[in-house]
Amino acid sequence: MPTETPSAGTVTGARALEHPRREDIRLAEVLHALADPMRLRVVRRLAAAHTELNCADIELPVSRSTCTHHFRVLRENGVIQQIYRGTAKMNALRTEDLEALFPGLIDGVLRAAELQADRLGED
Amino acid sequence: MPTETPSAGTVTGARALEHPRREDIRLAEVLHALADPMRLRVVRRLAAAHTELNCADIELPVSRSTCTHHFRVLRENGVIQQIYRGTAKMNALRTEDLEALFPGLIDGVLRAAELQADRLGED
DNA sequence: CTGGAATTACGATGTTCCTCGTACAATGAA
DNA sequence: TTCATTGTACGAGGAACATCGTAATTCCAG
Repeated sequence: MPTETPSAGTVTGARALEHPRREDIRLAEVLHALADPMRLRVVRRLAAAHTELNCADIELPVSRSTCTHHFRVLRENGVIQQIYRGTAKMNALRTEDLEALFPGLIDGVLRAAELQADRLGED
Repeated sequence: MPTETPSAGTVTGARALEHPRREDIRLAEVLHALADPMRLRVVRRLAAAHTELNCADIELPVSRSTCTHHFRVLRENGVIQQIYRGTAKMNALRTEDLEALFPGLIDGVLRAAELQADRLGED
């Protein structure tokens, strides 16, 4: 645990955001990442947007630290990709990777989410 | 908590196995039920069998009580239906309900599981 | 009625998860 | 450099989960 101040050479700003490689993504972990209403909402927003979204663009009724947590779960399980853009951190679905690994899966989940939302009158 | 001996009229053998009604099944809960390797295996076996299966027919590398636990999670989240057949308890996918609620979802998950199994050389 | 086979219930344990609040770090603008 | 914005790290509390072993329940067959 490096409690010491980072050495001058360390570019702490560019923290390495660890993403699993495509071949390391596991179905059970993807499903687990999707099996939470908050995270499902995030994924739906990202899918609807068709672009990267700032964390702040996706309003969640939870605290910011909780928000960070959910985004991390999505990233660590291979569902989204996160990159820094200046002061913000942009999020995007890993559509290509997921489609290559599990064709149709994400679309199926998204469609199911839409249907349920319609049925329950929620968002 | 009825610790007393069941009255004569109570047919304890036919314990009411509680299943959620179709309209109470939630996507996030279904995904959660599927987001476990053991349970995913159960669902794949049931889907491949096209019939009811005894718990004992689905071999899992865990203890019997753990097995019971997983089957219960699947049932309580609306993925399978369980009924007693004499001394055994039969399990079947709730294909109709799931297809009505989330068309294509289960198939998508099953296909994804197949692909991953092929890719990883596992079962 | 007694035994055997199948499964559950119960209790325990250790782990993971969701949530929060507070303090800190990094970037861009004034 | 200072400030505002944005997001992270850390620690903690409470709930849920996965797993087990043992005891109890239920049904069918002698």
